[in-house]
Amino acid sequence: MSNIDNIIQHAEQHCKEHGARLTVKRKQILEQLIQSNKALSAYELIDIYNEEYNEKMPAMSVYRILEFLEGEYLVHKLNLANKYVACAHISCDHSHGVQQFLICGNCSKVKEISISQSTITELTETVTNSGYQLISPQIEINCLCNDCVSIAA
Amino acid sequence: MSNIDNIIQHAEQHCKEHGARLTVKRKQILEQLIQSNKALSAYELIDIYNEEYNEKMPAMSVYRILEFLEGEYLVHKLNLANKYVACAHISCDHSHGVQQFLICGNCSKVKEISISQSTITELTETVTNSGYQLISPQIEINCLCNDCVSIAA
DNA sequence: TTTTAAAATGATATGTTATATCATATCCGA
DNA sequence: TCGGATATGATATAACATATCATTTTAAAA
Repeated sequence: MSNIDNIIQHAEQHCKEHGARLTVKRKQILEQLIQSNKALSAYELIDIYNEEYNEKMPAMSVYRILEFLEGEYLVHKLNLANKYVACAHISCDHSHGVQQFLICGNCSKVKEISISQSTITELTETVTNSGYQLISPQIEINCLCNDCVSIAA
Repeated sequence: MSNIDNIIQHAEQHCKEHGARLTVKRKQILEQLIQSNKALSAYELIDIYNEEYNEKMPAMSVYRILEFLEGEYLVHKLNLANKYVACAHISCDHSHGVQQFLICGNCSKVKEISISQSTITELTETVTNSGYQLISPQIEINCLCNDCVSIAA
């Protein structure tokens, strides 16, 4: 079984466990995101989907499907880039505490990283001391991946 | 002299020093941003401007003006919110090393904070070890300000 | 198995953010 | 005051996103 099939199977299992429906379209969109291996805008996703399945997916549908997938923690929205990326931890025990994303500003490759607990704690304290409350501690950082740095150099 | 006038004077001085032109429109837009005391979208800024000066500022002009002000470090673009905020340090010695912003998701109030050098260093190392390069270490965090938390509660 | 209500998707319109491009106006040094 | 550089205006359109109502599909009750 391919790695992608394996991930999809985990996603199906994950949804089944609490009665969420991973419908055909939702699965197809998730597959496209996993296969692309980078962050895609909703409209890029539509183009890829339409090309692959020779259809005309309405923008509204993709946004709804992305919203569903986000709710299931299978996809993350990257607000910095206005793009969407498959969760890197669908197949493993994913606890989804604090997420940090490095986004390549050139090729949209995304890495989901972990920042040490001490850093998170310090950040949270700084925020609290500044009179704010963290809502979602999702941190997104605009970077260049090493590949794109090499090409630019 | 009002505090705003004082800030504007610093901005003029700052531009003068390296031959940048803080024209009337640019100054007016900067003033509006400072007065509002929060992050505004380009179109919100246009509405406020048009109301104040009874004009019809084209969107294109505002975007160009914002681009100029960003280049002068007088305004920051908050990519998470697609909004623009006046730099909090126009009047002081502002070195503009690393910037961190807390953005209230409800009222758009923004606080420019400082994270300790050790945290920044650790973050930079984590990024480098992950195969990415930090471009601009501007960090933006979606929060709620305490005022909005109180109201919601 | 048929009915029915909920959930998902489609279709259409429109709102919001941003940029491309060419024309016109303003500024400032030669 | 001429002429090029800089700034702004006007118009069109791209890119991202949501509101709303219609239709289809699903799954469970009757």
